[in-house]
Amino acid sequence: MSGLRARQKADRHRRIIDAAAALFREAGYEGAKIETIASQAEVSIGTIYNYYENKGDILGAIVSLEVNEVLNAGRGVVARPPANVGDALDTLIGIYIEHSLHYLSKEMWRQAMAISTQLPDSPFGQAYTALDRSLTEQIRALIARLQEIGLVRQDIDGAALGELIFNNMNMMFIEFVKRDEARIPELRAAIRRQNRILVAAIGV
Amino acid sequence: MSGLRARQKADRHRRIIDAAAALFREAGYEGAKIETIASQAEVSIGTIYNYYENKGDILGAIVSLEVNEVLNAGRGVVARPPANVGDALDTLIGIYIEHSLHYLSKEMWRQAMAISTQLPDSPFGQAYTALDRSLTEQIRALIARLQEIGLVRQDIDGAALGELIFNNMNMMFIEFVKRDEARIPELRAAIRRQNRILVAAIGV
DNA sequence: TTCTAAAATTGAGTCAATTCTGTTTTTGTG
DNA sequence: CACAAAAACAGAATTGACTCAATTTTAGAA
Repeated sequence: MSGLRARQKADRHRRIIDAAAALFREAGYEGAKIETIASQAEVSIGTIYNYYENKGDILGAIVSLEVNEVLNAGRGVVARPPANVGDALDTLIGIYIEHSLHYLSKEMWRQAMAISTQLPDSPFGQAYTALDRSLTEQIRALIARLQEIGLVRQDIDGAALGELIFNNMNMMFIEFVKRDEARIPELRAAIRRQNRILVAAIGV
Repeated sequence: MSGLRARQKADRHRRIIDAAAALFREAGYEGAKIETIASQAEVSIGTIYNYYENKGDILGAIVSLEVNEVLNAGRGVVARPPANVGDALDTLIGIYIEHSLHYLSKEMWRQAMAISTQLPDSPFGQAYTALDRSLTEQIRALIARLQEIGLVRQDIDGAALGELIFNNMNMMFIEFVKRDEARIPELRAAIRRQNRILVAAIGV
């Protein structure tokens, strides 16, 4: 159909997200009042709550956009990984990390992470968990690819290894967004150092 | 010294923590109103905010008690670890996990974790990060001990390895508290499976 | 075109954390 | 034993996320 109603709906969704994204960046998540988002988006407070269950869900929609972009960028690495286990991991993780602050500030990440553990059953909580799983899957896929190529031993438990690498990276990223003064190069170096132990263990 | 004022202060701290701990368990963190905590503790709302910066800090004080107990229990394992790398790690991690739900419900953990990423600079945020660091340190200490005994290769980067193991465990624990139906034995088994990769890599 | 049910919108009202401003209590000094 | 300054307390007022009952808009059948 794509009737008037559907078009208006899509349009309002976009207006709300645009207004919220701008405000979150400007004033921070806490600083952005729903009332202000509503007036910027030219809808009422009630309408916002008709579209999103709560303030966190609005942030969630923005986070999803970002992570999906990152997942997309990662596909290229999985398809054609560098011919060296350490570099392959570093390249994929590098893509995740370098993209991470493109649309989202550290404060927005902190809030998003907090909400996803606070309300794991809310729409956003579930979506966030699913995104984490997708990232884990992608790391697993990279390992499987490296096993195919013959760079990683066949007898390695790829599923467990993928989780281990993702979990470590994710935790490091959490600590990274918690400290405003933390810098990306140091984060990447620390993760490389940790992965070196694994790389030594799994290479042919 | 130890004047009236100091004694009253300590007493009020205790009353507030006791009241809050009981209420958090009973009604959940969200369900516990500051007003109720105040009346249970026989102080006013204002006094609570004189003692704690916000509701999260009250929970934080309770979490600290719990984690310090866990750290204490862990010391025994570090001092006399099982004579096998896999078992040693499993025993230490087992202590952490088995203790974890003693005083705190999953919901309380979720809130505590959320607050610590949301407000990393609040008193509790900093305390929580310090507790994580202490746990990481303890795992590192175990590894160092195993290196001494000769169960772990000397050329292993113990610092990086400790972080890797802690980060993975912590992330698994986060996912565990996010799902009410998740069970401790499965959690431990999953972590063992992940650590197996490492154990194979670092044993002599 | 008209009419009705369903869907969407609205914003004043509710609720609970946090703040703020006086008041009371404690301490130490003359 | 006063008394003044400092510390702690009290609870009313503020604030901002979220709810809900009333109103408006759309879809589509007659």
